Amino acid sequence: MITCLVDCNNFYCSAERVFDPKLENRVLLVLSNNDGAVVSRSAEAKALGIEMGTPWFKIKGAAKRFDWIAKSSNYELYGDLSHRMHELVGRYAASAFEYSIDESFLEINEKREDLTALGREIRRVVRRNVGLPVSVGFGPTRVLAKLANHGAKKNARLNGVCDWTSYSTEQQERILASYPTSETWGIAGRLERRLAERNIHTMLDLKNADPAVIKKAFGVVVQRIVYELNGIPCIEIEPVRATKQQIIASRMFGHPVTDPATVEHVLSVYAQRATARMRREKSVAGLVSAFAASSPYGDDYVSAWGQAAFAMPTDDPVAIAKAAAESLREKLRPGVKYVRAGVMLNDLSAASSHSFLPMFQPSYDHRGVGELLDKVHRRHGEAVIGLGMAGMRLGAGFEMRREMLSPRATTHWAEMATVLAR
DNA sequence: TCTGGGGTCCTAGGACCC
DNA sequence: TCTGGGGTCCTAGGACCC
Repeated sequence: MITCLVDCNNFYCSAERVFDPKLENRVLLVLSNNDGAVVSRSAEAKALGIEMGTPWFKIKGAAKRFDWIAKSSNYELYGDLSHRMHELVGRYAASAFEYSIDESFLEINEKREDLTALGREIRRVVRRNVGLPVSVGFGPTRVLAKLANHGAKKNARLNGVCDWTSYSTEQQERILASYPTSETWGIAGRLERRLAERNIHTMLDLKNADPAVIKKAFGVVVQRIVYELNGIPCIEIEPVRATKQQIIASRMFGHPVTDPATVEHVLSVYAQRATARMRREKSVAGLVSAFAASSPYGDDYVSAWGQAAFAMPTDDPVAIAKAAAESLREKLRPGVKYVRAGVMLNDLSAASSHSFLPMFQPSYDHRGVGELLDKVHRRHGEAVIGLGMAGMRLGAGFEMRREMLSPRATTHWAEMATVLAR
């Protein structure tokens, strides 16, 4: 089998352009929640050297001066376009694996003659039907397909498609020797530094390293990467997991919070959000954890962490919200400037796998509260009802700042794109 | 004033069992 | 002198990905 990686170029930026052609050929940035930092850059923005993760406040002035365009992240739009893209490319393979919001791994039959032609076809079809530009890489393993995809993006002559297997051994080695280890999928800064101590600097060095020595020094994860670089597949294509193993709801606040009661209220809201997501997956949690922390950029970094286990796994928002808030109650210190908090649901399992004897069923009188909340939220939105005095609403300073939000053109009738004929 | 959020997998070490 | 050994489960922390 040959592995094929289809990856959308600058996904969030490209998604913004689908319904707004004015954004073509412009320096375009998409910002994280609260318009905090840059999370996607158009090719024009990359060419200017604007880095991923740059805080928006640092470049806001320049953006205005030079007429760059920034957009708040519109996850509803991205999610819907992503779904369409995955569905479409999945038709080209016997098995497809959605690796992330903008990447699909496809397993292609080796006998297929012209992989490059297939890649071009996928590109053309996604562009025409969904409006997104994708790059396509083919290789005998996932790591090499990833590298081929990278090449397809960087090298304009390839027209967005690169087939690793079409190169001679000499060509392959020359390419591998030109990349640092950190360009390898699965190797980042820390491992790069540790590899360098052993005189392993390029992807070719890594390919030629002794797998047994690598396993001893870096563990099985890096050993697998060595094998993959040598064309031996050992990172499995897993079936899409039906349900998540962990659900996290967490946010930076717009401004520091020094009052523990406010942090507790925020935790209650995050717990309700996490629970709602878990209920959609029909899972139950055995463990809830909560954390709150001050800014990691300040000198006096403080964090608090607590958790609570349930006697029986639950999806009851009342029990979960209560447990999340209580697990931190003693640990929050007045006066600390908290800028971030979160709730994690762990130890998840399918709700249907637990059938409780009546005596073990929750005895509280809020059985059915979860269903009721789900129903109301579906019909009238999240903000209208929730637990506790302020329900699901957070105070003015907590509402997400999204000042440059585009329309949700594919999921809301009222925000559909309009075309004017002249 | 302002710096993302949501995930996965692996490993080491301790507790415990027989 | 010499003091079992192998297995499982759990958890915290590390590293990485997009």
